[in-house]
Amino acid sequence: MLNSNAVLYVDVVLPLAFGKLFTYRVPEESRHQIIPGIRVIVPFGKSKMYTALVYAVHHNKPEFYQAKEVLEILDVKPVVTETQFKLWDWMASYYLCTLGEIMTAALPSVMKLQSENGVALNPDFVAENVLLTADEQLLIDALADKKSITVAEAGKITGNKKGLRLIRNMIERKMLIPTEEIGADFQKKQIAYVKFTSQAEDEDFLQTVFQTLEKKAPKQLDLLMGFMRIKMDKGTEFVAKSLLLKNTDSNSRVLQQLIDKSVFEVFEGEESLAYTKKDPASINLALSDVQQQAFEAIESTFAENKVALLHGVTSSGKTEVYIKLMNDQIAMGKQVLYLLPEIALTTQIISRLKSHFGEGLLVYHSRFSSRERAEVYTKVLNDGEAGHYHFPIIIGARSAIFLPLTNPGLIIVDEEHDSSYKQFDPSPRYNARDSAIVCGNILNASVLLGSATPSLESYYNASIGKYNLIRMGERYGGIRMPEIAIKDIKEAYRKKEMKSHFSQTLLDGIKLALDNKEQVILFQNRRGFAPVLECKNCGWIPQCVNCDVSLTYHKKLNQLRCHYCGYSTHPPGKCMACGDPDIRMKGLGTERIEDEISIFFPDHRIARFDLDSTSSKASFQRILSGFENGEIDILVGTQMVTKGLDFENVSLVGVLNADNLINFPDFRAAERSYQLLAQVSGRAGRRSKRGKVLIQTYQIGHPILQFLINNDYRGFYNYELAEREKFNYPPFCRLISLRLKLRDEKQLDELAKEFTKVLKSVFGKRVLGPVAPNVSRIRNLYIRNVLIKVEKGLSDHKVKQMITSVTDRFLSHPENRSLIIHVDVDPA
DNA sequence: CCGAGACGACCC
DNA sequence: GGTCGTCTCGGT
Repeated sequence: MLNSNAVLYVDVVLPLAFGKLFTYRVPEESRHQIIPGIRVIVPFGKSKMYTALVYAVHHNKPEFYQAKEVLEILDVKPVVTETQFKLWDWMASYYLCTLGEIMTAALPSVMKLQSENGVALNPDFVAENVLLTADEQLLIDALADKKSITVAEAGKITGNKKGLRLIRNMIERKMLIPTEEIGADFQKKQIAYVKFTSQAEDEDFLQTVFQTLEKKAPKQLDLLMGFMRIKMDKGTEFVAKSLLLKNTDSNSRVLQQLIDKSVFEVFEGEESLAYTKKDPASINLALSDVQQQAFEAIESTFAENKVALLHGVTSSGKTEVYIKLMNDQIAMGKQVLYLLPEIALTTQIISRLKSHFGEGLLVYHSRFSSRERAEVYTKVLNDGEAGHYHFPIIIGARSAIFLPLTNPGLIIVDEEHDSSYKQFDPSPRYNARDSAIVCGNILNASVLLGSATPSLESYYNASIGKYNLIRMGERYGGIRMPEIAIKDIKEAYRKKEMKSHFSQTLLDGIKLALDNKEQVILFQNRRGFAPVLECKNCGWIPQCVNCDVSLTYHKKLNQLRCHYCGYSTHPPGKCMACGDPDIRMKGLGTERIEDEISIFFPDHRIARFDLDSTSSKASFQRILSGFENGEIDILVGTQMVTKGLDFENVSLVGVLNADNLINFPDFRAAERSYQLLAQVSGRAGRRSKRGKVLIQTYQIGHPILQFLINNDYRGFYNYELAEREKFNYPPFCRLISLRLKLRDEKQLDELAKEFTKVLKSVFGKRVLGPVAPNVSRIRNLYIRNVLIKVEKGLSDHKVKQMITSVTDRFLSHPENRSLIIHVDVDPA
C-alpha cells in the first residue's frame, strides 16, 4: 500500500535496449499525479533526457545508488494500460527482448521524444534575480524570439556539445520548461465541406432557386440535386466538397456559382466528419449460404473460447463474413481489431470498410506519419467512455497490436500466413499474429485467423484441435477458380519457342486477353532490371562494397543498387577485373520485364508495381487506381501485386519464373511458393469468365506446382507436413535463430564456433551451425547463424532463460564484447 | 607533451 | 545503444 507521506519512487521503462527498469524519485509536489502507464521526462546519464514510461510506483529507496528525480510528468491518465503491460511482459519474455525495445515499437515516436524534446522559456522565470552564464543567456535570447527550440538546436546555438546538460540544469532551476507535443493537440487534417446557407434552409428560397436554375443552369441544378441526394443518404447536414463534385460529375466553378447565389457555403472541418456512423442494426448484410455457415461456425467456435481459422479460397467473400462479425461486436458495445499485412492495407479495403462503418473506423499503419499515428493512438486511448466507442473498428498492420484497446470483442488476423506479421529487424522480433492470440487471451477477445493459404503452423493447430477450422471452399458469386497451366520453359527454349523471357504461350495469352479488353498481371519476384551484370570474359560480377551481395542493375536510374543497404553506384563501362568492355546482363527483374513486354505490345499501357515504383504514397495510389480504372493494361509486379487487391477485369496472370521461388534455400520455400503462387493466381478471373494463370518454370514436375494446378491446399499441406516431420521443422519443433554479427570476419568465425560450443553444452544436438547465411555481410557486418531446434514439450520459459544466460555470459567476456547477438524466436 | 583513436563501464 | 572517461600510441 502506498503511504501518503513517505518518499515515492517510480520504476520506469526507457525507450532503450536495457533489460531492466530504472528507478527515479518523484518530486513531492507530483506525488499525486504519478500512476503506472503515464509518461515522464527523466534525466539519463550525464547529458540526456528521455521520455520514460512509469511501470511501477513504490516506496523502496534504491540501496546502491542515488535515484535522480523525475523532471516532468507528461500525462494525466495512462497511455499504456495495465493489459498492454501484460502483453509487453509476455512479448519481452517470449521474444527475448527488453521492455524498452517494445516501448520503442509500441509508441509512435512523437510520444517519446528524446533529445529532440523541445524546451520553452518558463513564463514564471524572472531573469533579473539570477546570474546567468553566457550559454544560458544565449539560449534565453534565442527563446525570446523563437518560442521553443529543441535540445539539439540548443547544442548548436551554444556551440556546446552538452546542450542537454545545460538544458537539464536550466529546467531544474525553473528557467525552462519542456514542451510536449502530445496533448497540445495534433493538427487534424482539415477538408472542405459544403452545406446550405441559413437562407437556403428556407423552402421558398430553395423553390425559387430551383425554378431559376431549371431554365438557365442545368449544371448547377444537377449539383444541387446531387447535394440533396447525398445529404439524404448520409443523414448529415453537410457533404465533403470533393465527394460532392465527384459524385455529381461537377466542378468547383459550378459550385462557386451556387455559393455566389447564397445557396451553399463552404467550411473547413475535420476529415472524419465526412463519414457518418451507421447504426449497426441498419447494415443489412446479405450473406450467401456458404458465408452464413462460416459465420455461424465462427460464432460457435468463439463460444467455445477457441481460435477460429477461416480457410477461404481467394474471392470466397471472407470480407463479408468479417463485416458481419464486426457488426455484432459493435452491437455488443465492443471493439474489433482487424490486422492485415502492410501492403494489403490499400484504399480498396479501407474504403470498402469505411462504406460500412463510416467514421467509426480508424486506420493505423506505417505509411502514416508519426504524428498521424499518435493521433490514432490517443483516439483509441480516449475512446470508450461510458461504454460507448466512437471508433469501434480499428484496422491496422502489424504494429496495431500495440494500440491501447480497452474492450475488444474480436481480433481478426487476415492473411494470417503472411510473413510480414513477423518483425525481422529491429527487436522486438515479434509475430503480430501470435501476439494477437495472446492479446486475445489477456483481453478476453475472440481471435479469428483468416487465409486462403493458411500457414502450416495454423493449419496444423487446427488439425490437432487447438483451433477450429472453418472452410469456405468456393469463390463468391459462382466465380470459378482460375485455370492454372504450367509452361515448361526448358523445353520451350530447346524448341526455340522463347522470345526473350516469354514463352509463345504466354505471349499468345496476353494478346488474347488484351484483344478482349481484359487486363494482365505479370508476376516476377524480383525488382530492378537485371539482378546482376556479368563480365562475358572473366565472369566478374559487381558486388556491393558493404554487403555480400551482387548489385542489381536499375535501368531507369542507370544505377547499380544494393537491395540490402541501399548503396548505389554507376555501372562500370568495362570489367573492373579484366578490363573487357563486354558486360552482359544476367537474370530478370520487374523493370526488365516491363521493358521487354512493351516491345511486344507497344500499343498497350504498361506499368510496374514494386518497391521502387511505389516509394511515394502518391505513386502507390496512382498505379493502383490506374489499373483499377483500366488506364493500365498490363501490370508488372513483385509480390506487392498479390496482396489484397481485387481487380475486376484481370483475366490472365503470368508468372515468369517460379523457380527462384521454389528453390529458395529456406525450409519455408515450398510453403511460401505455394502461398504466393496461389495468391497471385487468385487475382485472375471475374464473374463472367474463368481466369487463367500461366506459370513458367524449369521444374514442371515439382509437387508444389501439381497441388497448385489442382487447387489442392490439403494435398500441399500433407506433403509439406511430411517434409517438416522428416527434417524436424515447425510445427514439429520450435525454432530459435541466433544471428551473430561482427565487423571482422575471421574473428566472427572463431567467436561463432566458440559460442556454438557453449550453446551445445547446454542444448546438445538441438543446436545447428554456425553457418554463413545466403547474404553473409550486410552494412559491413559479417553474419553467422546458429539455429536451435526445440522440441515441443520442453519448458519454453526454461529454454529462453538458458539462452539468455548463455548469451549474457558469453558477451560478458571482454574479448567477446564487440560481438552482436540477435535472438529471433520463431523466425519467419 | 599533446591530440586522435580505441575501448569499456555505466547509465537509476 | 550512446557517451564519456581513460588509456595508449604516434606525432612533435
